[in-house]
Amino acid sequence: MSKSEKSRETEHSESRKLPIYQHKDKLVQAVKENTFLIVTGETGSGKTTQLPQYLFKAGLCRDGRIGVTQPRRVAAITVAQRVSHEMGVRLGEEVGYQVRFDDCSTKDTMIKYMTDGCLLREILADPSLSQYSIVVLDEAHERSLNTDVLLGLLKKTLSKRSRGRKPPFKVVVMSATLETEKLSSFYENCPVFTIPGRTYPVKEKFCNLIGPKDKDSSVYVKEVVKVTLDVHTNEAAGHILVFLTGQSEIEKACDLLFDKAEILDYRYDVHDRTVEGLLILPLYGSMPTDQQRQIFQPAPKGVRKCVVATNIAATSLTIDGIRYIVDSGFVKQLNHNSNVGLDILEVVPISKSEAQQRAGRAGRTSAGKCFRIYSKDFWDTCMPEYTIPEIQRTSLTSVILTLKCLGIHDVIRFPYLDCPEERFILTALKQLYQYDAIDRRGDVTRLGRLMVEFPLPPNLTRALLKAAALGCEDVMLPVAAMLSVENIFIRPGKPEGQKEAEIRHKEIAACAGSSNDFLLLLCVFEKCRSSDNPSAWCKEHWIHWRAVKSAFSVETQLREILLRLKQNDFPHETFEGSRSELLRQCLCLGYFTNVARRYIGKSFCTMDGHGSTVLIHPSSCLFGQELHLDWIIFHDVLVTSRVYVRTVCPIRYEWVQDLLPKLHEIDVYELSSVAREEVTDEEMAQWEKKEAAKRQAATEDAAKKLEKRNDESSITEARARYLERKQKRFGERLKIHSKQ
DNA sequence: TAAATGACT
Repeated sequence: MSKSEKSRETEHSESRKLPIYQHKDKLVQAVKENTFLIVTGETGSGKTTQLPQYLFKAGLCRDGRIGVTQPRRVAAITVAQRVSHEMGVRLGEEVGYQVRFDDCSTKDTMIKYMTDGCLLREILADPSLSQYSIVVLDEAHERSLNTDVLLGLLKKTLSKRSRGRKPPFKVVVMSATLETEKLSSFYENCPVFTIPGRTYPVKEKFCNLIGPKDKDSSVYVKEVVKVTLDVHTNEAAGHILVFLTGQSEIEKACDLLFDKAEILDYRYDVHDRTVEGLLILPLYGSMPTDQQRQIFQPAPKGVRKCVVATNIAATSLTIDGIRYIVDSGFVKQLNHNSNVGLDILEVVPISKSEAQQRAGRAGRTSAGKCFRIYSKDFWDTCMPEYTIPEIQRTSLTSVILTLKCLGIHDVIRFPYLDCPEERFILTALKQLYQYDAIDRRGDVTRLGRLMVEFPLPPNLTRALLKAAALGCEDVMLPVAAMLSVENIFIRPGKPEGQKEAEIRHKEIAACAGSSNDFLLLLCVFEKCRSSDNPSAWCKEHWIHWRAVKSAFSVETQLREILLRLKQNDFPHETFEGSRSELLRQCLCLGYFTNVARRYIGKSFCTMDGHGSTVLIHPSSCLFGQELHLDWIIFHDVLVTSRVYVRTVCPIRYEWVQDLLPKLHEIDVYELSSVAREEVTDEEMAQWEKKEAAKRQAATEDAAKKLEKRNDESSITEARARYLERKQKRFGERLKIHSKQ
């Protein structure tokens, strides 16, 4: 027996020991008998790796492959590797995977692991998924935006196919134990198949240090540190995992932990940052990858690891030997606030189900303990049962465009497992209308069909398509790519580092003329790409090389898509002017919803109908030049002590003049009736007439308001200070709004 | 006048 055969043999017997193995025949039978099936089981039951193999061996994919979706790339890749090894086939043949930038599958691949986003794109190209006989949606309890869209699409579109065609099409949804009843009733009361898990008990304890009134992060960081040290001094061997919300908090906690442990007169070793056998390790997403890898290295004998992490440790990374959890009870969450039309990143209490998930991380290899710093009262009154799914919290513009392109007219009554609020859907429709992606009847336009091809948010796609029509995509492609990766500018935690980084960033900004943040991104992209040693260049300038590298891949992908689209009928326009002017005008088409005009002092007033007052964020290269600016567009908004706009570009009023009335022209409630039903020509004509009148009124109104603002510009300093205070309060209000 | 949860096409 060869070495590889031997290891396969061991693997095989290993997989027989998995809890799922004894249910093999019944499971295959259940899939055979049902169109929809819910499979539930704890981590460690083996469902992700084994179920697709059982179905394959039972011959269920003779007429089409099995597709298994995962919310994360690494999961899709590692599971595919494992399964191909267990089956003794080469990865990329019978068993393969596909994630963005990496397709390791062929047309003969029978079991294909993929990210949920990839399957969604496949549906756009082939709505009946004709190559598939079974789709398995894994980790459905995580409720990722894409999984939720797929849940509805598979119900609506593909249940038709299963009845009309042979061989029938099947859907298996795999989820942790929560919410299985809901899933079952969503899919025509289909059966639920339960597989027992293989986890160890976790003892949960409330430390009562945080009550319902404590929501300030400076409080809970201290308490977390206290509990962690208690665990370290009182509990038996085993590593500790601490959950906090972000980089600065984690760095603060690590420093405190280190200092306090030191005061307690423990041994002290600066190099390894080890205190009496406690190895303190921060962990968050923007950390360099090699530093992240350190966390997985075994600790020296007798040393206890203490990983202080963001939610990255809740699902994405698994650390061996964790026996203790310290849970702060908070998380950072991106919430869409449709009242003000903004996405706001905020710290909120986690849900009870998320707290249980965190606790579960202590029971992977042996029995564990979870220390919750908050009280039972906090648990009862502040923490919701379940986390609100992404589809109910984020901007839906891309999702709605996708549905429209799949021919789903009534996007309000689409079968959502959890329906988003109607006004969120209407906001999305309005935005799509403003971008000319849908027309007044709510039907997708030619432009909309071009837009859906790009893996970008609609505003960037719109700007990119304009640039492409003008033949200057070389300017916009890098900008779009740089804006769709994580922040590229490094800002260290320590003040000394911050100064150094700031100086370096200003140097680059000066090269780009310090006149436009979008142009600055283009400049970084080009400088880095033409450098002999890009990674060294980035290090020298405090730029995230990892982020720029992924921007390179994104740019290449976008360029390929554009090239493909340009082979067919593609719009063509002409323009003359400088590169910077070209870039700014194209951006106006994507960002005219984010236009602001200089208001009082250094503040700006948005033109979106809310008339919010905003300031330019200090990280912008235009910070400090406000008094020379008039009209600006901005990429995003940040709410902290004030309301800031980041990534800013000055524009001329003439460029948005014709676009601005669009912001007021359409009544979302009328769109709602358009969204629901087909409209006759007569109704349409009447509506158009009403709209025209409204448009006229809105334009006049806007002109009046502008005039008034011009007058106000000359008012006194005292009033300016009053308005500044008002702006501060507006920030507070945003926070309150979004909590409701 | 200063800030960055996590994933995905």
